[in-house]
Amino acid sequence: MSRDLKDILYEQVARIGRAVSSPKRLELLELLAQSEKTVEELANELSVDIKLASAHLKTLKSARLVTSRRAGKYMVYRLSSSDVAGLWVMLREVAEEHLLELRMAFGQIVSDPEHLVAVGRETLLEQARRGEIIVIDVRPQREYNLAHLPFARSMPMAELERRVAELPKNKRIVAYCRGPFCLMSNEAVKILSAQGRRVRKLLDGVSEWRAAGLPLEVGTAHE
Amino acid sequence: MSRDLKDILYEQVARIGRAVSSPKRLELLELLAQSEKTVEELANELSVDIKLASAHLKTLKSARLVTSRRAGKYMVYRLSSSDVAGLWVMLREVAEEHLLELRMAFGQIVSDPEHLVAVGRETLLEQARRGEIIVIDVRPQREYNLAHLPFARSMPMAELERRVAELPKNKRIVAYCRGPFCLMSNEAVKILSAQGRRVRKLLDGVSEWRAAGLPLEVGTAHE
DNA sequence: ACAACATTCTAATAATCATTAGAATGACAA
DNA sequence: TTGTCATTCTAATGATTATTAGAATGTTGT
Repeated sequence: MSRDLKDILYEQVARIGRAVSSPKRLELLELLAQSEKTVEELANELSVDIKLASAHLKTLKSARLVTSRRAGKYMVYRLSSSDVAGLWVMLREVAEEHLLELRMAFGQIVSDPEHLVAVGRETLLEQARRGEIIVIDVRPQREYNLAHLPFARSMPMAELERRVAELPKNKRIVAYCRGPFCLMSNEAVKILSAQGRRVRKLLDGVSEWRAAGLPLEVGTAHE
Repeated sequence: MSRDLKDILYEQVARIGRAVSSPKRLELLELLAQSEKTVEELANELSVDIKLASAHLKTLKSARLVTSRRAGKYMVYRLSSSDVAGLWVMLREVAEEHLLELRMAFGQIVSDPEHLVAVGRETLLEQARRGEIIVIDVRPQREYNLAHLPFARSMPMAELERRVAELPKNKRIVAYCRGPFCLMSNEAVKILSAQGRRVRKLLDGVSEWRAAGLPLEVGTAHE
């Protein structure tokens, strides 16, 4: 019953699936969910050749998941809309839910549960509002400016060690970065712990926060 | 910075992406979202060889999106959890949102907007509750029994023409089936319109309804 | 116009995937 | 047990995809 018509419809959706069937492309989507970036920046983050990054970006573009524009010498890529970030979050959640292998690999990579934030998102938000904890965003400043968790202050990894003194000694600290697969906040926990601070890692990034329907802040507040 | 570890994580998520990168496998997921089915049933619905259906199911199984069990001579497959149906809905929505090609093909296939339900989900639900409209589920009885829209009555395609008289002549009718890509309700609209009924197609199926956070009914009520 | 640079296009190879046919497995029924 | 049926496994084919290198494009600054 109208098989060829159906084939067309499912084939189009499969194009989206094909676009997210490569680890490199997924990593690109996660990076672009933080902020728009040039091909060079993306290639560096992925540790791949610019030519390869460009080829993957072309694939993502043909599936309309990203768009590009020229900015002088550079080519800037961005997600074509925020629901693409939502798709990435959903894929990751389904993978975590269904693939035992992922949960095991994840458990080995992410530091032991003792270093993770234990309370729920709403509780964390309330503690941050009341100033009981200090939430720091260790991503590059530019990504922070575009969107960050409420009450979070920017403290990029590159500056962290130099600026530790800015953080009140008696307060508990929560560090977050680009999401569960991003390891910058692990590094931050290591550095701050070594200085005797009480610090934990939050797995969420802004995409996860947004997907959960929670509010975000923009701009350079809380500096 | 720990590139190989990252590669492992993204590779696992990409397995899910690879599983949903084939039109046949997406169609399988949509069918299984309605109810568990045997390999034979699935192959018939897809109009493909059993061997091919089996191979695709194996791929889905290795990504842990479906599980199988033996029931006598038959092998019965089902989604490993309902969030897999949610993933299918999300993929389709992203595809509709981003792929102009899909929207165009879709526009040609789905009957003109005049035959579509124009009101929102909550409004429709309210109209059904008050009995102002009759909602009919034209999927096979078994799929209806497992989950259906509130106040919907089962009226499988195979029996529709024979049972038209059961439907009150003066009420507006809304027909739905497995979702936007399923064409059974189009056929129902054609048949009922020819009999002079005022009937429209609802694009949603139970997966879309569930993804929207709306309630469903189970069992054989409203018969 | 020219040189320097970022990015894309083209072409080529190796790797992976879809599809099909034939053999093998496991359950049922005589 | 034997035959039948549904399904999976194995092997083989052709069709895509990932990746790399080299040439080509477009932009900036001189």
